[in-house]
Amino acid sequence: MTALHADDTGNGIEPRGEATRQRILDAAERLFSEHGINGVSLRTITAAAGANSAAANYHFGSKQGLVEAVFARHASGIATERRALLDDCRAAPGRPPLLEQIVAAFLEPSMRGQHGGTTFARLRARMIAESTDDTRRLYARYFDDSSGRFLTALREALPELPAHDLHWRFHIMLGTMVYTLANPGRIQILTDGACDPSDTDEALDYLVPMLAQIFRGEPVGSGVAALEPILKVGQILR
Amino acid sequence: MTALHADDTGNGIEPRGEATRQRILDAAERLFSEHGINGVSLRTITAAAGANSAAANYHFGSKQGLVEAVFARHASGIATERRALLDDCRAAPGRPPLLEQIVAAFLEPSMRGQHGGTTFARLRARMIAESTDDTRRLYARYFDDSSGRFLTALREALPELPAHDLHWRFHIMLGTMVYTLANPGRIQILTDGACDPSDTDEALDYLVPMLAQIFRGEPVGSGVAALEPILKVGQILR
DNA sequence: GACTCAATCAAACGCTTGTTTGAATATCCT
DNA sequence: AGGATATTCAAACAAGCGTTTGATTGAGTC
Repeated sequence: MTALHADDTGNGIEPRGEATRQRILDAAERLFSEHGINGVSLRTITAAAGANSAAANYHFGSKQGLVEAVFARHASGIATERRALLDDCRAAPGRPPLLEQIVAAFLEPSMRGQHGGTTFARLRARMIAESTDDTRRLYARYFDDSSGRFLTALREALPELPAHDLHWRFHIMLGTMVYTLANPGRIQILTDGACDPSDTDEALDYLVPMLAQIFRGEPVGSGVAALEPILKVGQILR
Repeated sequence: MTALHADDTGNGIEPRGEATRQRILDAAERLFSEHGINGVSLRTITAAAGANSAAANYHFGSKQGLVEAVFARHASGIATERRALLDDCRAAPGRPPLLEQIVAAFLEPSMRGQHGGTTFARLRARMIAESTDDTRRLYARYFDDSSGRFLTALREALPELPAHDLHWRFHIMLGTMVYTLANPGRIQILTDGACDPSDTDEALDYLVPMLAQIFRGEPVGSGVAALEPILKVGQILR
C-alpha cells in the first residue's frame, strides 16, 4: 500500500495492476472530455472503470496526477508524430516543402483516429479553454516545442511573409483546430449540415487547403492600406 | 425570505437588494471567467462580493440561475448591438455592403470594451469549451439568431461562394474569435510578442481585414483540384 | 509451505459543496 | 408610531469531494 506505479519496463511481462491502470485512464479520458476536469469526481471515474474508489489515488497519487497521466498518454505521441511528419516534408523531393503538407503535418496527428481520437481532442480543447496554470504548463511542456518547429518551417516556406502576419495566421490555424475539436454539433444546426466540423476527416479535407490558402494570402497590412481610401478599418464602427 | 428578485421596473427607484445583486454578478463574472464555472463555489463568490453565503441563492435561486444571469447580462447586449451594426451595413450608401464591415459588425460587440469586455469574453470562450447541455442551450438561445442573420448577410455579399465554403469560413471566424478571447498569453510567448491576441484592439485591427480576405478567397474545392496533379490532399500523409 | 510485496478493498477521514431555515435587521407605507 | 415587506444573517443540512488508512488478497520466490 505504498509506492506509485513504475512504467512498464519494456520486457514482455507487465506489472499486475496495469490492466486496472489502463481502465482508469480510459474512463478518465472519456469522462474528462465529456464533463471537464472539475466536472468529474474520482469516484465516478473509478466506478466507470470497475475499480475501487482508492485505485486512482493508488496508481496516480492524486487527481492532478491522473489528469497529467491522461494527458501525457497521447500528447507525447502527437508531438512525436508531428515532428516526424514535419521532417518528411523537408526531405520531400520537390522543395521547398508544399504548404499543404506542412499544415497537414500539423493537423493530422491531432485529428486522425490515433492518439485518442476525438475524445482526447475534445479534452485538449477543454484544457486550453479551462486553462488553469497547471493545465497551461502541462500543455506547453508537450506542445510548445513542436509549435516552434512548425513556425520556423512555415517561415522558411513563406520567406516573404512578415513575421507579424505569420504569427497571426498560425494563431488562426490553432484557433480553428481547437474550435473544430471542441465543438461536436453546434455549427451543423446553424448551417443545415452543409458543413460538419465534427467529422474530422471532412474537416481535414477542407481545412488543410483552406489554411494553406490563408497562409499564402497577401500580407494584411497592405490590404488595409489599399482599403484606406474607402474606409479606415478599426474606425468603421466607432 | 421568499421570492426571487423582480427586474428593475424602469422607474428611477431600484429595489433595495439591487446593489448586492450587482456585486454578486460582478464577482461571479470575474471568478467564473478566471476559474471556470465548476471551479468556483458560491461561497467564494459571495465572499468576494462582500455578501452573505445565502445571498446568491436568495437572489438567483440556484447556482445555475446565477450562471444564466451572469450570461444574460451581457449576451443580449452583444446580440442586440450585432443586429444594429449589421443593419447599418446594409443601409450604407455603397452597396453591396463591404465584407470588412460585416465581419467587424460581428466581432466588435464581443471584443470591444462594453458588454463585459475581456472578462465576459473569456467566460464565453470557457462556456463554449465546457459546453454542457445547459450552457450550450444558453449560448444558442442568445446567439444563434444573430449568427443566422450574419450567415445570410455574408451569403448576399458573396453570392458566388458555395454554401459549403461559406459555412466553413464562418466556422473559421468563430473559432478564431473564441480562441482569441480565450487565450490571454500563450501565443505571445511562442512568437516573442510579434502578435498579441490578448490586446483585443490589435486583434480586431488584424482579424477584420484577414477574415474578410479569407471569406473573399476562391472556393477551396477548385484549389484542391488545381493541386491534384502534384499531390492529392487527404492522401498526403497516409 | 512460508515469506514478500504489489494490488485491491471497505471504511473512514476532514472538508467543501449547494441549498434551506428561521430569526434578526433594514426600509418603506400609512 | 406600528405593521408589512424585502433583505441580510448565522447556522445548519445532507451529500459529495479528494485522500488516507489498515486489513485482505493473490501471484511470484525461496
